[in-house]
Amino acid sequence: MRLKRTASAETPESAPAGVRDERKQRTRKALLDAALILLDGERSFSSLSLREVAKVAGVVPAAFYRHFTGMDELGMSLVDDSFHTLHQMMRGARSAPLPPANLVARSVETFLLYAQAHRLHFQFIAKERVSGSSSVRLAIRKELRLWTSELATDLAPFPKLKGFNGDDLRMMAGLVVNAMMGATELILDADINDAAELARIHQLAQKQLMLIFLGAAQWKSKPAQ
Amino acid sequence: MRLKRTASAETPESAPAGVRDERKQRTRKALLDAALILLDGERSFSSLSLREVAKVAGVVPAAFYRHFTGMDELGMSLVDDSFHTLHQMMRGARSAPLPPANLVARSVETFLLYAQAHRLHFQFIAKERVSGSSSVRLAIRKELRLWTSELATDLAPFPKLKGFNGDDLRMMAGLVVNAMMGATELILDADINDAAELARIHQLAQKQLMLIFLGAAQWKSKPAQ
DNA sequence: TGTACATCAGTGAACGCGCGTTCACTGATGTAC
DNA sequence: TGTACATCAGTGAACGCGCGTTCACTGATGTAC
Repeated sequence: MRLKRTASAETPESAPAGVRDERKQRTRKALLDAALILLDGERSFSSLSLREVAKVAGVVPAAFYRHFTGMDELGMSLVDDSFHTLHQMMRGARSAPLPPANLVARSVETFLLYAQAHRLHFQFIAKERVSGSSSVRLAIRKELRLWTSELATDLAPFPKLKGFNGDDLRMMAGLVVNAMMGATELILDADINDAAELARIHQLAQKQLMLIFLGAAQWKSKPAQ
Repeated sequence: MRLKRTASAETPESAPAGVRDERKQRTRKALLDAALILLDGERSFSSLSLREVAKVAGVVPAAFYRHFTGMDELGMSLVDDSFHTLHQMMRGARSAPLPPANLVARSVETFLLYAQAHRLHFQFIAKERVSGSSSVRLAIRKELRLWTSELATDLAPFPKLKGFNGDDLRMMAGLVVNAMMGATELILDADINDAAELARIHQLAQKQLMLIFLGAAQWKSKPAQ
């Protein structure tokens, strides 16, 4: 048996990749995008059919199997892509930290604008977090826990949060994540052109986070743990 | 045309209702219960088929139409039933108020135990809140807004919350509702027999609410509004 | 470079299946008198 | 109370349809020499 391709062609970032591979990746992306587009509006992922997705991607149903074993595997890929997007944002925020003035309000603003810009991915996360198939749902929960932990780590150095032990920091981070996901759901449901409504939601989320941080400044973790 | 029945037979609480009506109500309930049972686990409402529901209810598919015009109408009925359950609890809590000591912690406990006891209804709300059909989703959002407003009204008299105007009280109530829904989702996903895990979630939710109330005691609404 | 062969993404037809909905029906229950 | 008729919840068969999956295939791209 001969080698399919040179070793380096396997890893796209290090080789010309070839016409065939490039086309294959394009079709794969068309399938993922098709699913996200069908999810926009009131559909849920579990109600999408493989044939629908293939049709919107402009490909025959059987071609789907060249890329995924079934809809569930496609769903897992969407989870990866969606959280890749989220982690990118977190990394960006960490490498170019905001000035401390209005830090909370500006962080909320940054996050919600990002959610609006990546509407389809965030919509997918919000929906499938609670109603997806077991594997997709568990993958999303795992990522959200990871995100909560990262947030807790980022919060730890703040002088006003000296009163927290590790467990309680994660408790607080969970509250923040819940509040942000809640605001994200409102944003995703709002009319995209209703600037006043969007501003109202941003303000609501900012106040909720400020309320949390106001409480946090008073918090004293039990010294025992 | 003759009258179908005596006038009083229309309203079940005031009349013997008749054998036929009673059986019809029993079948209707069997259909609603069948949907809730099928939803337990990883199914989502929009992935249920009318035939499946009819089968679990022990009835032929065509009989479904004697009770609902389609799955969406059945979904709306589930929304009504689920929130009826929730409002009952709120009314109970209001008529037999807890003593002020550990008020927050005890309220969380009461709520989460209620959610565990009405597992299927709360699961339905949690799932369809984000991923249901348009009408079901909007009905759930409306009920959650109503619940938030009621909670804001209940919170208003507390001396420590003097610093709040009406808008900010709803903002805080929204944060509380978000946190409770988050904890409910964890509870619904947890193994029902894992007492330690359930206790851990209860404790987490209690701390989150105490953090919110700690912040609330410091809050000053802008006097302008 | 040119040639002969291998690979494989995408095609198009076919399959059996469960779906929502319709229909004429049955027979127990309800009502008028 | 008894009878004759009306109502209507539930039945069972039928329909056309989109579903997931399989299969042998095609033809452009890739590889060996």
